[in-house]
Amino acid sequence: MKTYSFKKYDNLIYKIWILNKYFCSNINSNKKPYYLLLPPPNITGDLHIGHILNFTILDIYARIKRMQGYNVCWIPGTDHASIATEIKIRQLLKNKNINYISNNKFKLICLNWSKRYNQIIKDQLKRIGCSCDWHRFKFTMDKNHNKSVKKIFIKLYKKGLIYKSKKIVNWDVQAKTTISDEEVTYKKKNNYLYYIKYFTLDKKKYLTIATTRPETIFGDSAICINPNDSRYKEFINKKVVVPIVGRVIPIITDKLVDMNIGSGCLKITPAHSRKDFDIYIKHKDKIKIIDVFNEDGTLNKVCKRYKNLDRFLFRKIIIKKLKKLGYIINIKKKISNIAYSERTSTIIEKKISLQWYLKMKIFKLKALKLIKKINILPLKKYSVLLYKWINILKDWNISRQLVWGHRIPIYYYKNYTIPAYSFKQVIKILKKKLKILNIKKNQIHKDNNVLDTWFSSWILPISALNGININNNKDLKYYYPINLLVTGYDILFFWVLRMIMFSTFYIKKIPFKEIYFTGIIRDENNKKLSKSLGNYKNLYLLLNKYGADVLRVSVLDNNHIHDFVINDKKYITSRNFVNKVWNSYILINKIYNKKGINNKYKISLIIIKWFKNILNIYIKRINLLLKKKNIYYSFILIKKLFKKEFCSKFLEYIKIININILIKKKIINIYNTLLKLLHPYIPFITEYIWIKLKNESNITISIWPKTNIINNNKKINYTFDFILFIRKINFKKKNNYIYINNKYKKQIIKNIYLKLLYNLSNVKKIYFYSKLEIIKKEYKIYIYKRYKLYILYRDIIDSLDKNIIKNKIIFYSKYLLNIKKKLNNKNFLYNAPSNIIKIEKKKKNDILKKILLLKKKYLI
RNA sequence: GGGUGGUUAGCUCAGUUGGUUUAGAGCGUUUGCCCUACAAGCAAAAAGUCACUAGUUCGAAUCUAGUACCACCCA
Repeated sequence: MKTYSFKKYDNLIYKIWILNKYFCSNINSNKKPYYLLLPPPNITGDLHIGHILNFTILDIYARIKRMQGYNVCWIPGTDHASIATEIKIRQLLKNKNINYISNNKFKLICLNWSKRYNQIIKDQLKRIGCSCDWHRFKFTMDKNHNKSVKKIFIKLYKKGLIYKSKKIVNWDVQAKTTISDEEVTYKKKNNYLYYIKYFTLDKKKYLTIATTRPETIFGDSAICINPNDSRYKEFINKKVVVPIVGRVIPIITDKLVDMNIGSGCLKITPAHSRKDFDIYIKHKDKIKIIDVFNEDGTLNKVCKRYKNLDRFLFRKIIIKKLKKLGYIINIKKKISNIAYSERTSTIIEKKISLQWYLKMKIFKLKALKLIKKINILPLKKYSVLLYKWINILKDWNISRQLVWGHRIPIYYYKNYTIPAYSFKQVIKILKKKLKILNIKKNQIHKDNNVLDTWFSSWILPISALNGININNNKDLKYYYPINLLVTGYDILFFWVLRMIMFSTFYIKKIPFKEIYFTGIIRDENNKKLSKSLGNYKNLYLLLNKYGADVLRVSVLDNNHIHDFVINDKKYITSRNFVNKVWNSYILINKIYNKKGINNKYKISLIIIKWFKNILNIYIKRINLLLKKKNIYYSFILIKKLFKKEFCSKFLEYIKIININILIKKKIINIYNTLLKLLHPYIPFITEYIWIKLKNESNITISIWPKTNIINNNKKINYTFDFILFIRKINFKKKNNYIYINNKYKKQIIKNIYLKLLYNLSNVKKIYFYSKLEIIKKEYKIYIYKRYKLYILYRDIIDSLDKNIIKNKIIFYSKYLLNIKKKLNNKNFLYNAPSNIIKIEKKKKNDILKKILLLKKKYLI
């Protein structure tokens, strides 16, 4: 068969691994632990190619470390993704015309959804070959995890670190919940700045207010000017009337107002702007807070006859009306940044709202103390970013007005606020601690909010080992912390930073020793692959078309330090590579089944020695790169080793030689070493070949190759050099002759394996001549070392165009000029190291020769 | 508005403390090969003022500054 049929075998191979429990990890004090955590994908949908990158890198390390004898424990899991999932499911219901649904029913739908997608994601992870310990699978809405979340909340609440407060929040009018600052994206849009007159009580004078948000006019509760603004001094402490609304509001002063923006007069709507709210805090006695919007972004009853109108529709109406009544002085175009919800893509409303907050100060301090211990890779900028983020952290709004998620474990009874795990516990607390006896059950209310998703995922490194429910348990002691975390930089703030804060706060340990940030895979329009955009191909489709190994190669074959684009071309070249691996097996198999011959195996031994030497050099370099977490280059190197060295040279050489059983074994050994090197990157095909070759057990638990230095054979190198030289001669046909002076015969026979030369180049035979007269005009001369090779003109293609030659001459002449400049510079000769000067001199000579040759050619 | 990264062959990108790289790879193009592992292959060729300008240096694709364009992140 010409291709590896992944459809047939991938599944089977994974089953073998699972049946043998290779990926299961238990405490074993004889082995060093290697703890990995799969960044839990959201259950909002299938995985896509963007996930594959991180998971493949993790899998590579899991497999290598396993092969190096570590006790690898890779815990997989999924995230319930509170808001993302809720929005997704509500949208689906809406599409089915279901507009109202009870919370309990909705929860049930989410639960079923999560079951379904947990299954799909698990299956997909297995299909791409992730060597996770499936017994330890964690879903962030599992009972155990929920218990851990509650425990942490209650603990922090009792410590006084969690509080409830009214602040300005980002309000998503579609999802009807707050969202964090990090879930807000800004887009530059054309906008208008409206200049509106606000008259004084006597209607004689007016102030001009510039605003981009006239629809909040019902919420106006003051006008604010900068105290240093001389234009409006006479207005200070006076009052104006809000047009149309008719409300009388004070004019106040505050330095927060920028004199250069608009007219310098700011209308204050403290319920709908963070800046206005900050001003309100300072002038509480003079200003009221007036909220004008409903939860869905329509106007509320404050706006009287306009209530339930959409906010942007009302903007049009109010502008029309203000124009009609002559209140509008000017309308200017302005490009402004509009805040959008990353989740629903609707325009964010700033809104005052009562929410739960977590005090971050202590977390910051603890994190900053220990963060230095974490090795942050591969770019320096990420550690700079981490520090920066930590420092600007504000108190964390942890409550969300959603149904799907971890409910806040707070209960209310009359004036009491009670943190508790359950209803039963509340009653217990009321009875025992507070001595309240006649409790009516319907008087106890549970807090309506759920927790921000990240409040559940920031404890994951510890709770995945069940280290929160059981304090300081054995697993935690043995495995913790995570050895290597691999994740995209896009969740640096959301997840990575918070895990560090939690772990350093809770158990005074860093959560991971090393973190490796990858770039993000983008589509051809430079957009991040995301479930909401739907700009990616279905993973099952790709898996069925190409197989797991090919997909893994496709994502690995990019410098993933930065963002990169993946397209169909990549899949095809990757497929070609995997196919090459497969075909190497077929050839090896053929060689193995060939009848062995006893004589003449000296040359094969030399080739094997030569290749082993190359192999060792590569292994050394690969191991170094892997240690440095330089995954991309390690893969490039392995690819090069396999394709250029092993297939193009070693196999080409070995297949034309007669070999005996001893050599066969050596070849298989070499091949096995190569398979081992390839295995972490392309696990399925290598395992299949390993089994096919009747190796013991499985490659997954074989031992990672070690290096040992072998002395090289000079003759073989000489031969290969010579072959490479010959190959560069552009012969017309296959069988050609080369003529060399007889006086070099002995040397050539001594230094070069002619049989190899004949087989690997287009040369059929070298003739040694003794008389010079056979050399005439019809021969072209090539010079290799000190030998002159004569080849008949009629046998070669001299394709060089005169123009090309001319260009080359120009190019090299320029180059020569530069070198001459250098060599004529006394300072250079004085300062530069002697070896550099030697090289420059050699360069000069080489280029001179080249130019001469080219000039000769040009004249012909 | 602030920050970060990028600009190298037709395309996608490497280029690791400035000189051992006479600027590389893959894809594409052109040429020659179906020699039974692989045409999803093999061998070779052509193709680049390293965005621009100045500076540092004996020496710059590499370091510094500025400019232009592109991208991303943040307010």
